[in-house]
Amino acid sequence: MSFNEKIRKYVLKEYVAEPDHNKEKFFVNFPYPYINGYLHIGHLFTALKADIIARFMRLRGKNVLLAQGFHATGQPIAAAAERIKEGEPKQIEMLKKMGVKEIEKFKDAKYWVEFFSKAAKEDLMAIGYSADWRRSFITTELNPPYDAFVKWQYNKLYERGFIYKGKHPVVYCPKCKHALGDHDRSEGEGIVPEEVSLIKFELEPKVYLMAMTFRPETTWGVTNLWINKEAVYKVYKVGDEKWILSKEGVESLKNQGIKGKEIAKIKGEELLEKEVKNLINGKKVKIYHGDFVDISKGTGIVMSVPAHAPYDYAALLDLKREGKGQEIELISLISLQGYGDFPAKEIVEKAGVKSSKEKEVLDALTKEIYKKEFHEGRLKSIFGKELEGLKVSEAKQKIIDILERKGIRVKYYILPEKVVCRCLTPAIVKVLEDQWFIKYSDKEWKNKVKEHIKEMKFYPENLRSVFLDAVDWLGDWAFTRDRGLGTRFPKDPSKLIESLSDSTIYMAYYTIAKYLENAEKYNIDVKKLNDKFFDYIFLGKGDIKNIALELGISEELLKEMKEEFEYWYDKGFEIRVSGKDLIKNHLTMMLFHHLAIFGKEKSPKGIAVNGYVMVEGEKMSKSKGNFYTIRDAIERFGIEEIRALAAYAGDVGLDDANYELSAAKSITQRMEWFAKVVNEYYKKGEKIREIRQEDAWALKELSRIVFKVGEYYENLMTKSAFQVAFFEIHNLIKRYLRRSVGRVNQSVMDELLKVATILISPILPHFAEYVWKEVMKEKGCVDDLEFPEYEIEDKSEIEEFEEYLEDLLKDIREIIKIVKVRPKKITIIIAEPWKYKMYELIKGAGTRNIKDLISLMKQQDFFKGREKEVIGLINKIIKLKEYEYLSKDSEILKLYEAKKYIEKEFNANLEITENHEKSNKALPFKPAIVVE
RNA sequence: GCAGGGGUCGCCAAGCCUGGUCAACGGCGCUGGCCUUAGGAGCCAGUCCCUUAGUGGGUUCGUGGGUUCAAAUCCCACCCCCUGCACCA
Repeated sequence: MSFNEKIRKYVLKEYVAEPDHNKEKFFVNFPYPYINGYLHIGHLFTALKADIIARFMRLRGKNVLLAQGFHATGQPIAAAAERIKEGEPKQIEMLKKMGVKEIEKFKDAKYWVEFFSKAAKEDLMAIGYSADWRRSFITTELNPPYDAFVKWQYNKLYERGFIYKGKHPVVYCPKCKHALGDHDRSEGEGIVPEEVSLIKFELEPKVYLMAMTFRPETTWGVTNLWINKEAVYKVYKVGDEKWILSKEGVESLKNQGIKGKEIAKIKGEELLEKEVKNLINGKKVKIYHGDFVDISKGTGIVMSVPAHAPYDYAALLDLKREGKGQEIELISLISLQGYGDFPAKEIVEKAGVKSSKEKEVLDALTKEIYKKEFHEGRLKSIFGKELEGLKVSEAKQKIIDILERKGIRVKYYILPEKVVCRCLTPAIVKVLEDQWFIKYSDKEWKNKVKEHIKEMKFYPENLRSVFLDAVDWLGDWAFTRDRGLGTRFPKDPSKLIESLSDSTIYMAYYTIAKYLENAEKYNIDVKKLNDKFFDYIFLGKGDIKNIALELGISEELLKEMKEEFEYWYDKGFEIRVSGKDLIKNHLTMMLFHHLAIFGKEKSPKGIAVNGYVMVEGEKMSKSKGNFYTIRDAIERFGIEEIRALAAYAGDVGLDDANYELSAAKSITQRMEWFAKVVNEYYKKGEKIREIRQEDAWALKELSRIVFKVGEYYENLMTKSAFQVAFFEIHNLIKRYLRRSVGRVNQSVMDELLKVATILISPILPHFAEYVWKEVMKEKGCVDDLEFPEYEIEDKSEIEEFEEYLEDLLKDIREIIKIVKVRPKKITIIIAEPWKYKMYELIKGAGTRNIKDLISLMKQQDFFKGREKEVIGLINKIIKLKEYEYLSKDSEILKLYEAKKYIEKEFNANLEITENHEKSNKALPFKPAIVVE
């Protein structure tokens, strides 16, 4: 049986969490993973942060609640099931690769959820995730009590005025008739609708040409309009106004919810050289043809601002060449350092562009000028006092407001790049009319969240400011969807609550999931669960008698549930551990919702965040071959190895973590080594009464390690904890073994081994359990022990001497290297007393100034007769290590005690002397060394 | 573009907040020695450059400046990389 199989047998106990008022509670959780496949080692990395602190806190005597649900809300599972139904080969292949049989069953989304939630639970159990599994659950309508819980939450938010209905632009497939997420697209990933402006130019009263622009500020500098004379324009009647724009433009307006009627067509030609009025300043400008006007984009009507737009200036050159547009004069709007009044003119001339047909150059110039003017340009006086001097970037919103107030501007969305649906239909922008929002923009709400953040604990601390930023940044959230799995929004049951929005306060659900997820056992009819129930449990509202009667749940049970919630959720949960990708959405939303529903008293106490997970320095991906599910990883590396690698992959924090799979082997070897040492030495050392230098030192080192490891665990710094609780402590044990030269002090060694076992148990619980029971033959579980506590003593002679000894050994090795012989005899020559006197004097002198030190030495008895030597030594002694407690006497005494050790290290005889021909080389606490 | 994070001795990676004890923890890899029939494992030592019967010197922590007696660590500028930007869980 391999070592791994041996320790794997040590199945750990079941971790049930029950309220216990004699113990302090500790509630830690990890976001429920989305279960459209097996969990992978990225999930594991974060999950183990939770498991490790849970285990640590148990050792610290806390009553720990760790529970785990699974997430099925949203589209991926529903869409995947749909694709299986359609027989899509890719999707079927994916399932096959996962080793799944009975593909047929996966036509049903429900089966996906059942199958993978079960698998996820198995995997977490296998890896030793110490959750109370009675509290596990899945989301969506598939789980009625959870469904009722989410509905309750949204009713509360609605009642409290945090929900409203509004419009929302989305990328949309006109054929499939739904919004396109990234996964629904065959082209144009990451593209979102961009808001631009349509500016009205008056042809006749109530008849307008609708020019599209990215730069509304240039409205002030329009010299003419460009249209395409070949194109056919439409007249779209909106209210009592008639808007002239391209056919495509009209289509877009319809999709964007601007209702009207197409009443006529106009050929581009017919508009040529007509005059329109610029409504911002009353100026009349003419309409001209521009070759570059692309009818398929925008409205087919473009404002001409030749002073600031390279295209417009180039087109103006074309126009003038034809003898037209002589009346046009450039209007300067923006001052830009390094340019004159007309940046576009300058840059076009400099580039040698002669015509608007030179598309590529003009595109580049446009981009350049736009960028510069937007960020550095300042508005000139033409904009009036209110705006003058502002940067364009600062003024943009104000300008939009002014234009809207005057009724000149219409909000319009475009796609900055082409987006194509999976069905190969080009996407459009659609403004959804009946979209529900959560009002995260609410100032008062934001402030409450920010106040709370100031009092929370963050792991690591620098997250606090990140969260404060996130709260400021978060805007209103469209939380309803038409497709997928989830809970229906009670106020509009045709809509589903999307996945981030149904995950905000479910940690509270864990506290009573024990009952609701085992309803038969408690005789609860989950279909009857309603808002009154949750109001009572979570908010203490309502009349318990009536509720008991209505739901058919006994008053006692209701009280018990409520108490359980109150116990675990007292002052909120202690820690939620998550990946950093959830900071700006899920975690921040979680805080908002807690403050809104439960209030400050029951809002989260702590948040821990970790970075992205890499494997062997690369992003984990199936195509790179470094993708491991938890079950693969267990098979391949072993349970404890993969736990160790996960813990060692990184500390909590924003830095990315990295699995170093190549280290797995050495972890196995270390575990085997440790088991071997325990077997050899545990309770088998020599019973030595006195505490020798090496014993005292080892114990001091041990207490230092215990302290550090405790700190690390407490702060979820699993990497650092593992390094110390595994590698460092092993090195200590190794050194102690050598240092004590065959005379191991049993009480010391037993302590070292026992503590090492306990310290590593949160990370390697199976291994610790194996060592404890099987190798040490101890009773009980490691879990039930206490995390050791030591008094931290100040530094003393003990450590100083060990440092000294290590330096000495290093120096001896150095000499041996130089001499290139195998030494038979090593002589250590201690410096003469007067040198020690010098050392003490210099140490206490409070100065390092050579002149001062020389005059100090001149006053000493020993100075006479060795003047040169003393002065020469000052420089050397200054550079020596400063020992605070070590004295010459104890140096010699302890050296004699360590004689055997040194002799063994070098396999040579050792002599310690104060009289030797080479004693001139000896320095205080840095003896001369002679090897022969 | 905006926001956040980061660039450390072959690789991974500590340290930077709270300047000195930092040539810079630790792991991996590599080299040599011990052990072993051999390999593996284990153990020990080494792993920026130079020098040495002596325990020393030099040059390093993206680049360039600055502050300081003293900087990987503080300040400024620049270069490069990664991530998020909302309907995606």
